[in-house]
Amino acid sequence: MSSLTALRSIALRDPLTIPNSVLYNHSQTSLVVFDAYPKSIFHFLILPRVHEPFTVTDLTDLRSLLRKDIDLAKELIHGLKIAADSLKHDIEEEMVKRYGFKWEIWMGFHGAPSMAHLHLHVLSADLCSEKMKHKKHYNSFHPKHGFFLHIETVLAWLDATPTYRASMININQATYGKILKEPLSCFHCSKQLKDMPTLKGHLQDEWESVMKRERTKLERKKHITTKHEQLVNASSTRHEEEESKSGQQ
Amino acid sequence: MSSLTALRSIALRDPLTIPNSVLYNHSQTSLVVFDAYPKSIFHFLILPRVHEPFTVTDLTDLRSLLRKDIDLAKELIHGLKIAADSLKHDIEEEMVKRYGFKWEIWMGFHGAPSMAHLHLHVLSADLCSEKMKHKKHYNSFHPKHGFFLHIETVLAWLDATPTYRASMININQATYGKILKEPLSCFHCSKQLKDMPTLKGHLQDEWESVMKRERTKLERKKHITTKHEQLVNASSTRHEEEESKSGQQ
DNA sequence: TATTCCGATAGTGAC
DNA sequence: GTCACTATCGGAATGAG
Repeated sequence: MSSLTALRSIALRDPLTIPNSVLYNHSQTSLVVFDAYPKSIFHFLILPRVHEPFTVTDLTDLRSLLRKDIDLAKELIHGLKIAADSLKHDIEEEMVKRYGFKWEIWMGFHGAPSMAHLHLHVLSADLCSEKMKHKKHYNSFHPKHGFFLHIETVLAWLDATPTYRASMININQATYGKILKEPLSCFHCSKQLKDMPTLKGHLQDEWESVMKRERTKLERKKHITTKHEQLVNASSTRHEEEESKSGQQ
Repeated sequence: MSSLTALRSIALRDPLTIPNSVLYNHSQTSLVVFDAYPKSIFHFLILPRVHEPFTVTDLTDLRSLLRKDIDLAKELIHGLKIAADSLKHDIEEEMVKRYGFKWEIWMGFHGAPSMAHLHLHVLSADLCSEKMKHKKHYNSFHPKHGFFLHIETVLAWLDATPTYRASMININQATYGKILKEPLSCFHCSKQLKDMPTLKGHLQDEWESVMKRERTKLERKKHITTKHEQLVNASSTRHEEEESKSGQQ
């Protein structure tokens, strides 16, 4: 059972009393906080605020939420997704500011969270961070292992038949536990890595090659733009020449 | 298989070229060396020197020695025991010098040594040492677990029937491996200890209570001796008095 | 699957 | 079962009010 209460206590606080180092922004229905131990360059959590008809225990995790009422659950998760989409926009703006390009952003829940209070992870698809220390950290965010439940997947469950939904929501701890112990494989290229230091080195290499690729794209674009500008300029110069010629006529 | 060769190379060297920090003493047939990682206050190794009819590989371990010839093996091990008994005498002298009393000394072979070249461990029965770090270290010297083969036990095997001898000598690696993973239990009082730091603390306590007990014994002895001396003195004084009296007569 | 601390466990490499 | 180094694995405590 989830029992650690740091997120729950954040969710219960008056947002105005939460320091900016913790809270990114908030609405009537949700809080966006900086993950205290970011596992990617960008990593936030979106927490539902506690308000009727939900009690704080209804919001412990996906299972407790689904036990409440399916339609209310759908509405709440859709609300989180709206906040996440807005956050995604902000992150992309910051990506361009800092790096000159955007890259993928993942949104999802952990299949077996440790901390009480539903939290939607929103993080950039690089998994490059000092705080990424253990195999279980990495595997919990691997986009294809099944521990990280992409929000679209969860929304699909909510719209599926009750039987299918129940079977997916009730995947047990043991099943999730096994995923966390799977061998380390790169989420970019599926290469197997022998241990965390090796994996982290490899992820850094992959990330640097993404950057190089994007920078090359930018250069090409700039080059094309320049060519285009030259053409435009040349053409307008010709026009000017023609105009001046015609003016001389 | 034993394959590390530090001891083998020592056994093959001219003893006169081995530094005093390594070699304690030697004879025609054996070397006594300080264990480089002593697991007790006193800890030595006795190595057979390589001489006919043995080759260096005959002397790899008990099993290779026994494959050679049973009577030659007995002779060789008896030779090691003679060196060990002499060493024991030296250690006891040093115990008295340093601590004022003697305590038990163990002599034996490891059932599954890692290093090539037969080596008889001779060590004081305290197992108090900084170098005692791991469970396998401790269990390899526990006097009742069966990994530490007391020399008297081995000599008894040599005098037993060939079938019994073979069964004892051929106890396999897996069996010995299990012994090294047994729970930690104090060799003094059989108490189970949860981990190495706890065990080491307990062994230190046991060792300190041994010291206290022995010191108390010494005090009592000294006291008795003093009483005795007083009696002797008193008596001799009386004699002197009597003598002087008689002299005065 | 919150982190952190501690210790046990496992693999390697040494020459 | 040589050591030393690195990394993984495994349990326990943790905070807040």
